[in-house]
Amino acid sequence: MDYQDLANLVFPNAKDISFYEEKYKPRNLKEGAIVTRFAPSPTGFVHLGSLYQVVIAKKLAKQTEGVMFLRIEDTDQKREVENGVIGIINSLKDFDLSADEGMIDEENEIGEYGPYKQSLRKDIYQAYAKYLISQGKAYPCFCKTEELDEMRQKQENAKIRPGYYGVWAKCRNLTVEEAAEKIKKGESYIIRLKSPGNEERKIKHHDLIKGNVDFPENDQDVVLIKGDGLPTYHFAHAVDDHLMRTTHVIRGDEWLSSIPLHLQLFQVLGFKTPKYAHISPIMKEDNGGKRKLSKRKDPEASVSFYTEQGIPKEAVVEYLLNIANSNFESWRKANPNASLDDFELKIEKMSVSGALFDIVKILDIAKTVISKYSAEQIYNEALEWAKVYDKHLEELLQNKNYAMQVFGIERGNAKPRKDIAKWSDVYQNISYMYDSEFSNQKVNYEYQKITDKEEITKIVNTYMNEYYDAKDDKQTWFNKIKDMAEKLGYAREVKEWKKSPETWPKGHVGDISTVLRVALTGRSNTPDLYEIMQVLGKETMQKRYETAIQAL
RNA sequence: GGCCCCGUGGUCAAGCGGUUAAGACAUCGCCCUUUCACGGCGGAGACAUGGGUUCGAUUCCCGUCGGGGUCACCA
Repeated sequence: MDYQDLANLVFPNAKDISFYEEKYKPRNLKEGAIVTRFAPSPTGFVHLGSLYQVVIAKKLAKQTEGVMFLRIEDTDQKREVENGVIGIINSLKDFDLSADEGMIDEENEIGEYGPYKQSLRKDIYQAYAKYLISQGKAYPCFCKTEELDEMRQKQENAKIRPGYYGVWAKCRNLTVEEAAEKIKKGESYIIRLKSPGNEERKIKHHDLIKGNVDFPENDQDVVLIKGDGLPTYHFAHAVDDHLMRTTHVIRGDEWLSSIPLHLQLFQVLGFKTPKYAHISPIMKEDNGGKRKLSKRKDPEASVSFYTEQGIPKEAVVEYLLNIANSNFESWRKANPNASLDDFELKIEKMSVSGALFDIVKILDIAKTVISKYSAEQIYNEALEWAKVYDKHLEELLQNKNYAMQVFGIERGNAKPRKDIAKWSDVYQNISYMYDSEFSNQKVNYEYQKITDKEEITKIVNTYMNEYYDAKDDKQTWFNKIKDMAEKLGYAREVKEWKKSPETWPKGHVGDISTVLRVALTGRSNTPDLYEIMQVLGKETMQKRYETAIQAL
């Protein structure tokens, strides 16, 4: 009996690997095209760090005319979550980062290199495992979990390196006959790699991000196929990324330390190794220290946070690009309106250390992004957001014409406002422009410098009766306010007043404007008063001024 | 604990043996301005630490300290 017999005994039905090598031909892409992937477990949850990887992966693929595919790594049934795949797909879609091939919903997929769901690739992994057994490079292991635990305990007590290797790898030295007999007896087993490595030797690895890194060789006889017949991550990675013709593996740097194993697996299987780029995680400040953004503790760790808050997807992507390549910012400054596709991402320029997540920065980017939107874009996006997260706002926005006027205030000019960072800010931002809201809000009129009730009444009435004219353009509108200021005994110009405040003890135009602004909107800080008056219209103005006076 | 990675202002970061050590966000002040926002100008603020190597180290080497990752039939 030889290795081949053993292999046949273990996987009697597995195909020869030549079948798969033939079936999944090298991709016909242009020279230098990058084939990469996003390979999450189907938990439905997409971490900001994963999105970061996707941004990089997708960008690299796109700019080299390559492919970015989505592979679902569901080899651990314990982690399975219902509708986990669709959750991931939708999250990618939310950020315009959908994969070029792979799963497109729970059941279906596109692309020639599938199945893209690992649980459906069982026979493929087994074929390669069988191949390794037949070569004497892998073997069945009959050790029980308890034995393994006991062994680890012993190793720990003796302060020696834990693991299944060297003399500790009991089943490694079983003869083919012994193994065959155990199998025939019905003993349960798993498949392990017969590692050719030696701890004393070093291997060199060049990582696209981390640079040159030396490791001791792997000498652990790691598990390839688990008791349930499914592969471990490591084995699946080697088989899948070979067969799917991945050129670049872009993943979190928690994988860096498995590089010796992965390289060994590729070597043992006779595969060409892909290039690796290990991305540093996005961290968070946690009393003085740094830690990875945590799914449990930090709401901002989940990408759904951004969609829920209504932070525009471009802002999130820009922020991520910003962390990835620091020259992004200067590129953006030079090309304020260019498409993100025009930015060339350089993987070598990525930072080796993990960045601390900065919500303030992302919000700043969001403000800038939104400030470039037209009123219509704002309307559309805010409405879309409101439809799912804020029914009340959705109702308010039903009158598109009016909403467009509101959003149009101080927009579209050279210095657009930057006061909306996320769609969840919108209500707060515009509610006073709606009578239905304004009349229900408890308004606290703060007139600032002018406090005398009669004076306030006088200013408001004089303005409405003698000066206001809806047909005025902005310049005449403001001139009239100045005229009125003068007539009422205030300084016409703030500058003049500043030069000699004693000449105008009552104050200046600004103080009058404040009265008109506060009485009208209930707020002391608003965008341009003229535009607000234009949008509100005379009738509403009259009504609001009356209530303001009554409230004195 | 073993192995591996990292360490420039509060944060993200340029820098590649000789620099007044960029820039962005945040912060402070001034200007612009009818308020706010925007914008403009300016300020404060950094090479973790100790040894080498060198004419010269933020930059190269070693140690220390600090942070992170990894050591599963999880990915």
